[in-house]
Amino acid sequence: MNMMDIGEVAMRSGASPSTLRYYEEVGLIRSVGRHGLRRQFDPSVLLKLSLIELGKVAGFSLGEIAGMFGDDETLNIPRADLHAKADELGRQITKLRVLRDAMRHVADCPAPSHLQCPSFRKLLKSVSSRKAGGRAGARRTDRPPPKDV
Amino acid sequence: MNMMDIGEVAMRSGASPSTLRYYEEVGLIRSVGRHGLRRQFDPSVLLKLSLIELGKVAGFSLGEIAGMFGDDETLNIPRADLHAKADELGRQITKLRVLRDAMRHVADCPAPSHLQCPSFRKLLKSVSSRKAGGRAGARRTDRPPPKDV
DNA sequence: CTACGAGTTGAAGCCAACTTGAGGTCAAGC
DNA sequence: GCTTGACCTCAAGTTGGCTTCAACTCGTAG
Repeated sequence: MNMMDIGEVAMRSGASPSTLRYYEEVGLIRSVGRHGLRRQFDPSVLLKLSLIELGKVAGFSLGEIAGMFGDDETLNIPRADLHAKADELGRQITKLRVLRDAMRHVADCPAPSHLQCPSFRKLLKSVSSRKAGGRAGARRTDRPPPKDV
Repeated sequence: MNMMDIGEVAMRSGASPSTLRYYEEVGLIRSVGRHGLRRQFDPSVLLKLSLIELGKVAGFSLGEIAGMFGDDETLNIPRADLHAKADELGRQITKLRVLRDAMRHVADCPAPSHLQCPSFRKLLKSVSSRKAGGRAGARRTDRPPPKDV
């Protein structure tokens, strides 16, 4: 009694049926048969979907996530990649913290206009110098956002 | 001697001419005339572009940023909105920190497969429960990423 | 005067990750 | 046997923030 049809998988995983079909189309998951037309899934797909969701949250693209599942069914994330991602995340976190603190400061700053606030001006300058300067560190990934978790 | 043509604005701001045209099209910036066909900009546009960049980095959409410039030319970010954004940023930061730490733990975890790592399983569970549970806090914004700064 | 190059326009394309829509199919319940 | 409703397929649409394209127009240097 183990096959689940797509509706049940959708309900239990929180992903919509269209998403599940999409994931199958791009090779992220596999259905193991049909009941009439309906895709049937092995319950293990739920774990896989959790892993996928986790990967998305961590900022991996679906393509990258797909690469983490080996040819066999087992999970296979190179530890070095994990560390790299964690480091990247750490850098991102630092930047966001700076930004957050600056925003708070500006919000509380008594200067009549934000433009008069020294902190705000400093922030502005740092932003524009990063762009105009075109330093080596300026990545251009435009990867989708770490979703709200 | 103050009008700058689009090429100069592009160079000084780091935004491409097409971006500048796009920004004008959507009403974010204004050109103040033409020299032949070429748009001419007031130098104040450079400050405005810095502000726009800052807004993007902070995670505001172009539409939201547009709303921050009053009918006059002055900047006008409600302090409450700033606080709200800062808070949101703070929550995001917290989540990312949890994620980062978990990733690091997993990367260093001696369990033969990640799936055996208790920390990993916990992380998985937290992700999937957030989805299936459909709590009130679960936003669905899919806003573009806070860019790399 | 003529070539050049930096601009112009409007429309179309791009990216990821899905969602939507039209028209069709099937198993189960009455 | 017939309805129902959940599924199917395939193609196209959505979102945001641009970029690219083709065909064109100017001001300026030579």
